[in-house]
Amino acid sequence: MKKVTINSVATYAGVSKKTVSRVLNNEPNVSPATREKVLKVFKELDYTPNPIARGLARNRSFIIGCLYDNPSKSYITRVQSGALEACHKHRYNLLIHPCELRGNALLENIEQLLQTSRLDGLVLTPPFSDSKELVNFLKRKGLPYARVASAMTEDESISVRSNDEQGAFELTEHLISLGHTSIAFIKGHPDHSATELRFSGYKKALASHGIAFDSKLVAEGNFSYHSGADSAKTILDLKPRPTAVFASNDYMAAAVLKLATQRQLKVPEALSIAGFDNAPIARHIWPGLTTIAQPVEEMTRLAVEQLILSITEPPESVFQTVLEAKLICRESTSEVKK
Amino acid sequence: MKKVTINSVATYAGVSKKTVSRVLNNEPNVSPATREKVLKVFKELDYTPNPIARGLARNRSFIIGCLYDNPSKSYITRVQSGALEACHKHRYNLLIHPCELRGNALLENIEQLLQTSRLDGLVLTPPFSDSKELVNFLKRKGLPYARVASAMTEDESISVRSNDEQGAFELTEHLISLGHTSIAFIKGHPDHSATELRFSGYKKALASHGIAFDSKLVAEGNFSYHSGADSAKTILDLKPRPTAVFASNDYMAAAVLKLATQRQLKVPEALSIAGFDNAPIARHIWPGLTTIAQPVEEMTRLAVEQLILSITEPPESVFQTVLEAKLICRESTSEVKK
DNA sequence: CTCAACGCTGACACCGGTGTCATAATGAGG
DNA sequence: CCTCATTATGACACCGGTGTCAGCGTTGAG
Repeated sequence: MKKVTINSVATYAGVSKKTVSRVLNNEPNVSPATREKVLKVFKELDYTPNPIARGLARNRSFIIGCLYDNPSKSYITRVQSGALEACHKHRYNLLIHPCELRGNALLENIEQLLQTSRLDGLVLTPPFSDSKELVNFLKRKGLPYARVASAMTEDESISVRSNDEQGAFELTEHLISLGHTSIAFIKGHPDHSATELRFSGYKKALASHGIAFDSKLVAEGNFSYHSGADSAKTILDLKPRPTAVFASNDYMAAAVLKLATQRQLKVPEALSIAGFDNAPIARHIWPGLTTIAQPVEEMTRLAVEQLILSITEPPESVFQTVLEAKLICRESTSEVKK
Repeated sequence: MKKVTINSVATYAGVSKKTVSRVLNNEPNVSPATREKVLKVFKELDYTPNPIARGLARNRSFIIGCLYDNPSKSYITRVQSGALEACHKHRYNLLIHPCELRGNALLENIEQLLQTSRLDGLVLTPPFSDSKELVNFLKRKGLPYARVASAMTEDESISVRSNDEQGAFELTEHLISLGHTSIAFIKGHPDHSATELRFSGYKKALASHGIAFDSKLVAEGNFSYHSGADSAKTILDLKPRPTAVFASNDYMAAAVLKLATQRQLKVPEALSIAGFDNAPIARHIWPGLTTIAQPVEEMTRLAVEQLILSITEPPESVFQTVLEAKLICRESTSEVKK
């Protein structure tokens, strides 16, 4: 099976390679007859252009990079899935690049990534989407990027996020409506802007229902299951024990549930537990976790799609999109026992 | 910041670009003095070769593709992690490509992947690593590939797997040693070769301890949580109810645990449950799941590493590696109640 | 009828590297 | 001292596309 290049097509069709190129790229100024002829030869020879050669000539790689540092596998997978959908739609490919936000080697690491891969653009997921340092670096490099799930508004680049504060507000209101007034809260990782938003939604809901905020009910987590387990211990040891726990994500909520179960504490009868994200684990355990579902795939898909468009077209106007989060009620929350 | 190309380096160093190229690739026949000089200019100008141009000249992309179709996010993430490690070590990048094994569009899909990305090689994870059709297709195309976690031995290509049968044998023996004689089994997805291996390990362990195999105790799953939930229903409705359940992966085991808990069936007192894979969920739930841990990252890392080496060097001799699986005991299994 | 404008096409350089080969310089052997 | 093998180097074509520009035949306005 010998290679079919643009030259063979040109020879076979009896035109110049430039004309073939024009047909390939749907450029104007090709007569319908010629276009037909070339297209027919494409089929006959089963020709597909070499993206590498094309990339060299156009200084493009047709590859988008995806940066993440996130303990949640399901989150990562959802991000990848959304990004891939957008990439494939535009005949781009996706290169994944997990790395650590902390660690002074970040910029060197990214630098090397850019050199070995010549990405056309980069999708930043939390916590990278909140890193000013990184964003400025990319701006200096002139590399297009899009931010997912970031609340950083100073940077007017492509950004798609969901309404974390509103989600947290609704979830807290849900608990309040069930009669809870002593609701513990486990915060997420301080590097993620969602952490403050969710916390803020929690506080605002308390305030709007006249419940005093109590900092003793707040534990510092970092989105990992492990940190949730630590926080759970602190919270369940409180006297009096809160009647509900709102963890900033489902993994930490699962950790609370595990400890409660170990301690023979009935959930939700003796303790209501709520999470955030609607991760798979939320429905894989008993009782299932009441949580907030975010359209992660959709967010990433939109971000990548806008990113790809911005690469080819001048970024006339940039949209900062905010999608809705949705409350999902399962068995882990119930009315407070009188 | 203007571009630094091989030409600028050559001019600046006062040598030809071919000599620069030689230094770049560590080729012989460059005098130490010249080499020094060129290397110094590399530093001074902060030069890095353009992988796309290099790729065009050498007909290489320095990209490895990773194919998967697996419901387990944690498995996918582990696979990616191992693959990335090997890629980065050799300055390759990783392109992910989830797709469906079923669906007649598979080969077309792969074909298009190859055309839009010009991969240098492909890592196949289950169930693709077991697909003869795909393997033959890749052979025809002349695309190097490596198989992960496949028991298909007819194909003598690079393959790294863990000892599924041995793992299942040990896990079953563990249950038997706890006094269980009525052990239900939930099978995995029929497309995965691991499914038969784990089943076989289970049967061999029964046989070696003189316990009669009972096909009524076997349920058909497909590795998904959902299929585990269905199987759980079947098994827990059996009369007499088995005293232990061995699910072919942790998600299905978690589903059994969920149903048991819902039915107020104490685990492990009234029912022992064991899984396979040591997925995160195995330790995120209570009681934690007794399971078999496989070195998934290591398997993939080895596979990709061999794959990359085989691309540059003629594949003198191909290794089929088998790594050990390890029993991990948690709280979900205990002595059978007399 | 003339000439500018336009549509279509191909020649050619170029993207940034690598492969092939010729040539000059050096050193060993007779 | 001459011959031949060996090392060091560069000229040049090439990988497979795209951008620029010039040339040519048509067309339409004046």
